[in-house]
Amino acid sequence: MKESTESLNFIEHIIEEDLTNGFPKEKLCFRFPPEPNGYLHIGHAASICLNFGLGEKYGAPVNLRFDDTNPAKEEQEYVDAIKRDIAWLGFHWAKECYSSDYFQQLYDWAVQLIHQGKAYVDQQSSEQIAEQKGTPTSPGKSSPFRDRSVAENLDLFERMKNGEFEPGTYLLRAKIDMASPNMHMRDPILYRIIYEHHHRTGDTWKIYPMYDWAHGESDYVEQVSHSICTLEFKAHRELYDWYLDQIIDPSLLRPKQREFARRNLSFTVMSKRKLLELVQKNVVSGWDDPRMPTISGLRRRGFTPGSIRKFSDVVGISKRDNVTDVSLLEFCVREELNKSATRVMAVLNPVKVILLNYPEGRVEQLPFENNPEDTQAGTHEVPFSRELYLEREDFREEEGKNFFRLTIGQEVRLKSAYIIKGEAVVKDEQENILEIHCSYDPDSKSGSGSEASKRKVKSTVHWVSVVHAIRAEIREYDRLFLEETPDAYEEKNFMEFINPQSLTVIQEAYLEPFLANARMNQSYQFQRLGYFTLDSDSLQDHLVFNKTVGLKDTWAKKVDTSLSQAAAKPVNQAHVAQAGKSVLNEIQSTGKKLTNLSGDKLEAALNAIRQQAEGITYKELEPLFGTAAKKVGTRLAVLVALGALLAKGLPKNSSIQAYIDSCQAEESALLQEEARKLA
RNA sequence: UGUCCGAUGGUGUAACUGGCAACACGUCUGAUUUUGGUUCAGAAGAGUCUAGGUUCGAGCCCUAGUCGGUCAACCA
Repeated sequence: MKESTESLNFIEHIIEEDLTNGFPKEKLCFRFPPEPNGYLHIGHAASICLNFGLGEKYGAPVNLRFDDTNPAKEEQEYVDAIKRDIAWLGFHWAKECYSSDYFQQLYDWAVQLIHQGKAYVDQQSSEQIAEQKGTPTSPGKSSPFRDRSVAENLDLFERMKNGEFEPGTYLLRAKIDMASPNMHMRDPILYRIIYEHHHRTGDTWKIYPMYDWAHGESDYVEQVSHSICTLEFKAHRELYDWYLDQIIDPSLLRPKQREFARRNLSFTVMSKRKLLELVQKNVVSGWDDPRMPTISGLRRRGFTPGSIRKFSDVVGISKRDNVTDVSLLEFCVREELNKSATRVMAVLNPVKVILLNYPEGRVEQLPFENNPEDTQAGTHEVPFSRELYLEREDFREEEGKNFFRLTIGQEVRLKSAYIIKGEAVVKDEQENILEIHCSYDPDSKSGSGSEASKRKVKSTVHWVSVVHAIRAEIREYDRLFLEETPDAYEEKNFMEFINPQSLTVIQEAYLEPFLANARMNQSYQFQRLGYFTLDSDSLQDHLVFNKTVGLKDTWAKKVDTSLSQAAAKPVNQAHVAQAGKSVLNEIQSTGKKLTNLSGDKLEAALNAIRQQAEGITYKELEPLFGTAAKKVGTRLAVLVALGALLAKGLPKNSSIQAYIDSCQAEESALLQEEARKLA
């Protein structure tokens, strides 16, 4: 009953409707049907979470079915990888099925189709067939072999099966409608001859069913109630239903195909073909490279099953094109790891600090909280001594207004240890800092309860004792592409957008000794840096850690924006790329966002509008003078465009003056200002 | 020129039979904090692609447009 108040996605609405129309709940059945020709990626995760999620919600079985109808592309290796990935995500399939399990049944049904005069053997070349097929706007023509006798078809088909013909010479086609507006209905191919070893059926078959013929019928054999696939199969639905009509027993369940939009992630690509290209051209080290959007890549990078499921959940599904921001995925993994990751200290970019007043040779074992989010997590010991490594960025010689960290004269707390103060810097001839000399306050020990220990300092930094530090290789990852949608450009190949700096390797980072016992598949929060996990490349004496994701870093953001103002990207770039959109629409849509911008981005947007105004006439612009007063952004855009036209010599008429006046009377300061310039 | 699908804050999704446009991320404040993390409190940001129509009332229904995507593999 609670369900009725939850918001449902459109697939759930369809199911609920079927249920209220009398479909028995116990007959609900779903399936996830990958082709074993590559590794699963985050896009597949959407489908997996959808189907298995539906199974969990309705208590219905979900089959894992390998769509293995093309032996030229499929391999056992992929079958194994797919099973491992789904299991890792935490889902359990009811039955493990293969389309190839139904090859005999499919063949028998095909023979039945021939008997009914609904299928025929064609023997033209693929070029001839393609030509006869017509185009979406013009009807196709019939094959000269379309009206063979049943007997002849039967004989030919049998001989195709027996391997009497070479690949490419004969085909079995369904006889439907060469003039159908739906290209898929123009006598689609049922069977082709392939001489390849199949990973399960070996060499027993010489003919293989096409996707459309195998898929719906497989759903039917398994009695799948709702066959959910991506939108590009929408046009196949008519054929899916036609094939079902030919063989269905009305006393059995009739599967129903429904489609949802494929998920895209920003700054990556999602097609198997493109991911394969990245692997083959050695842009990445393999399918499980931590930069890949594959499940295995994400796993190796340190993402958890829970974070991926949460992501799928929170993104949801619909039927419109989408590009989900990776920051949402990152949020999901941070949220989980914050609760579960053990806190440790590691210094990635070290600078040596010497505590002048700390006794030489002395070592203290200090307790370090494993996880402040979990009071049960306990502590582990961290060795402290006279010489320490600190992060180079945590020190500046001179104080800055917003720089809270160590400087000469400014105190910081060493996490779980003492408060120290910068005293002097030792440099080489090139002015490089070799070491920092500090003094420590012996009374300020963490947890000692002393007055000094309670003293407030601006910042707390992480550290590692030099003599106790263990060394490790650290791999940090950035987005694989520099462009949000690398494959959205017709005139450019996605490979052009590859980020040459997507991998940063730190050969020698310094870790607290506790990490010598780090375990695989365990996440650690390197204090103040981010979440890290052991990579499979690790050896006994050479640890390798992958950075899963950084901590949210408002400090870095501050530094970044003040530093790289000039790099501000024109905000409307994506829209400019949308060819065909009129310039006026362009200005309007840029304008819509204006009120949401500030600083450089606003300036960039305004400039973009001024530039776009070159492409319009006053006649086009004038109707927009009537824009509602509340649409501040649009009014501003119109005003700016108008300004550009006036600058070019457009004479001011009364309606222009009226518009400027009305803008000056607006509440928006920005609008007033622009209007004043033109008044 | 066809076909089918789609269009809701910057992003991704909600909004039941037509009834106050909601949630999450992101952004910005402030508080807390031995992580510039977390947590907490708050804010800004959307006339729901456009123009008409029906209606007491439209994101939702109707009409016409605009824009985006799908469809012409012996792939799936």
